[in-house]
Amino acid sequence: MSSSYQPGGIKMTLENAHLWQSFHSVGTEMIITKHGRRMFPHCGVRVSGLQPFANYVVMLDIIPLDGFKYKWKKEQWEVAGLADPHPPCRTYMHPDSPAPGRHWMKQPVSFPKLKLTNNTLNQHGHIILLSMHHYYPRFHVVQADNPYTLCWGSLRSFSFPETVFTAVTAYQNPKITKLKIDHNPFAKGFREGGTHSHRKRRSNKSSPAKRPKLERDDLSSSSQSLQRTPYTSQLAQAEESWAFTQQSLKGGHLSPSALEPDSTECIKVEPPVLTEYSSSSDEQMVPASMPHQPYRSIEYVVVPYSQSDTDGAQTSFHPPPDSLFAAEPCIQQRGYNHQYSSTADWSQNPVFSYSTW
DNA sequence: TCCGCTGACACGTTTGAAGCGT
DNA sequence: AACGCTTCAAACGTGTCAGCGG
Repeated sequence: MSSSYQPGGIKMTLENAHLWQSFHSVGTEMIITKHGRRMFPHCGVRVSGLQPFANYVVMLDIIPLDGFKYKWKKEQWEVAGLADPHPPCRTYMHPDSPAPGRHWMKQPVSFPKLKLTNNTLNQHGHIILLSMHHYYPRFHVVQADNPYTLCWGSLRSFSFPETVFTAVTAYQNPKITKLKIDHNPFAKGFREGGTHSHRKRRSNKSSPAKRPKLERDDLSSSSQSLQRTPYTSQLAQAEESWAFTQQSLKGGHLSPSALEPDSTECIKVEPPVLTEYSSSSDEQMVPASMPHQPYRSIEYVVVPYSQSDTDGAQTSFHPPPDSLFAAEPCIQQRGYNHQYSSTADWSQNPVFSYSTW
């Protein structure tokens, strides 16, 4: 109902959250290749709170989690130094965009064809990532009749802690390989006999043995027995970043105490740019080509949410450099909600620095 | 020597055109 | 002629592996 519509009422929930959590409990890895590799699990969300007859554009970008690169050593990820300079960040627009709100709300919005690459010269619109770096996807919804007349003031951004992943050119953690083989239909050929040497390389073709599809729900049971290999991070911030995501898993959401800076046994959390900006601007801007800003650790303020927020999620925000904004934490179910108000806000975030529409 | 990256490979899934029947 | 179903091959997507290079 447009009469009851409120810009801040837009909500997103993560699709395939069980699957994401299963991978996250082990330490999600995503393969990146020169020609582009799809994500698995792929990104998908359910959207609500849109105006049914207003047009929206839904987009996704992938943001560095922290300022470090990592290496896989002794069954765990360790910090290997400062992050390499990030290539131009690209924003991937959902192919249905623009579409009316009722279209986005009637079914999950997924990005199965999104591909990741490490080829900075890629011309196919794939999202460019660096191997051995941590990332997380960010979803955006903005009211617009077409991609060039976006109503920036209405833009909302969401991210989900369990979608944090490590970009790799080859799998490091065999647990991830097993999970993917078990649940990705395209990897069925590797299911039998483990992940290694169950078939002869360059052997003659044998008759295909078809197997029944695995149900997605099968993963829930297997995930319970999987424990994520802990970090032995040498740098506190890297631990914090991971602790942030881990904490979200324990109860399915972030707890206020976990984010309380002064609490004993507190995990000092540095959420990955999980911010909300208030919006008072309705000016329209055209996406500008700007160089990607390497991830910076920006001071932020943890805002205790009100008692009325019953879903237990935590929203924190950090101010833009000019501190010219005031924000009310807006809790999204199991997600984080961002809203931008100005070009300056945009410049602090890689969204639209290079778009792939 | 170590470790990350690349391309070839084998195999399963998906897609769409072609053929056929109603 | 239109529609629906089946078949089949090509395209696509996957993880593994060996080799390369920094």
